[in-house]
Amino acid sequence: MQHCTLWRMNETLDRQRRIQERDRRGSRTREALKQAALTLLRGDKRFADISLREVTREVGIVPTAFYRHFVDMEELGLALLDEAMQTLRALLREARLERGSPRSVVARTIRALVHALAQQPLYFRFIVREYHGGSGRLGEAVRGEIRRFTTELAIELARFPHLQAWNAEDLQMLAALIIKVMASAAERMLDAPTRLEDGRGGDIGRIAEKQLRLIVLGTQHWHSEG
Amino acid sequence: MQHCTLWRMNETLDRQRRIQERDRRGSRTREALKQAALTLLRGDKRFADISLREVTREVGIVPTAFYRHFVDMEELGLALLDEAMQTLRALLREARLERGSPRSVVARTIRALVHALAQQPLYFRFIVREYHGGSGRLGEAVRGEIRRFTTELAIELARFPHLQAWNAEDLQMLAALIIKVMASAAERMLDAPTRLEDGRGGDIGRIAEKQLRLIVLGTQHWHSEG
DNA sequence: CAAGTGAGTCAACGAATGTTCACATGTTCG
DNA sequence: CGAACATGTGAACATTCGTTGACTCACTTG
Repeated sequence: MQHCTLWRMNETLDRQRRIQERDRRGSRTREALKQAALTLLRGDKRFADISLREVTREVGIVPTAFYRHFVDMEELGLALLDEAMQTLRALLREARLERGSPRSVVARTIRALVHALAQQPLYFRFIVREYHGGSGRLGEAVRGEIRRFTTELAIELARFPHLQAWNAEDLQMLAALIIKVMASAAERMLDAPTRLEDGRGGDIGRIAEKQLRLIVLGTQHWHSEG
Repeated sequence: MQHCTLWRMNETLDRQRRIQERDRRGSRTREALKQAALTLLRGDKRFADISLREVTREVGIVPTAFYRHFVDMEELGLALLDEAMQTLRALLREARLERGSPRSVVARTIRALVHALAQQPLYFRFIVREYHGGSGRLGEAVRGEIRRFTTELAIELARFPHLQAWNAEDLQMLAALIIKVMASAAERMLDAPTRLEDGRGGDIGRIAEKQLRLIVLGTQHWHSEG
């Protein structure tokens, strides 16, 4: 009870603070730090490979000033994860699975992926890199978010006619499989950004589309027990 | 012509040398260095995260002695990749796709994977970690090897009755999809080694098996053009 | 036996990193 | 106005790292 009230007080205080800080210098460099870290993920570096000093150098402040905004690089990473997940969920919303033949739904999904990758490549780079072998709390947080995301997709999938009789585990395994295909395609496209020019993702997009169609074909003949 | 003879001479010299060195101190510590590097991949480190000094410390020699055996850490990594790929190809041979119902072939494949992971976890860790976001020549080498490996699987798959009419691209995309499922299962099993105890890989193995069955189901209704 | 070589040691360097502490500057607000 | 606070600076620290060069020691081999 008391916990709850205190927590709410902190919550509202934080909000007021954020509103007040909106135009102040500090919040701007805080954003700049996040953006710089994101930018430094070009090349083949993971988040763990970029140093605190690199980030501050990119922003143009002295290393010690970093601590005015984040206690850790880890905290910066978690802040970045928040924003990245918003981008990812926006993709899920954009791909709206609702209507159309399976084939057209698949095609639309791939186009949505390519579009999202072209617009926000850095967030996706961040997630994909950190998902595989990301270390510490950040890595675990990313994998946890992806797990939640998979469950959300599974729930979304349950609305399809053929899939309404499926049990929970089978829906989960289907969602995981789909995400595997999408994530793998995203990973490869991000390493060869030429492929994002046409709307369909070039060879990589075409292969991923075929893989999804193959999977859809499988679902149409699958018997889910329970 | 002359190149060829010289090369052959070097080849045989190398062989004699290796035989001579087989019991000498140097070759033993060379092996020890590789083994140490492999061991240090426990935890969530990638190959790029372990330092030359760490490796030598693990072996019990002074850092400078490293250079007697490898010019670089990169060279050590490439040497490791060689051995790891042998292990991987052994897995493909062990899983012998030849006979049986699709369902039993899938089950056997998963069992082979679990078995291989239990016996050589470190090599698989090495490959999986380096495949995603491995940097420099080593990362590219790993991805190149996996690409070759995928093609080999595609050729193997072409021997199945249903798949003999498939064109090359479709076989390649199927092989890539299968490897994606296997690699993902391997990755997760390696992070939770409890799952290797029963022969089937626990939950992770069961999910992967379902995913493969779903894919096989798809192949049975797929129309490959050309 | 003497020369040569493979393997390892020791001391040292320059560079990069995370983190500390004390200090300067500007902004907010009672 | 003046105190409190937020933000940024500067110098300095202890680590860790890769790499160098000159050395010892043991062995093979002519």
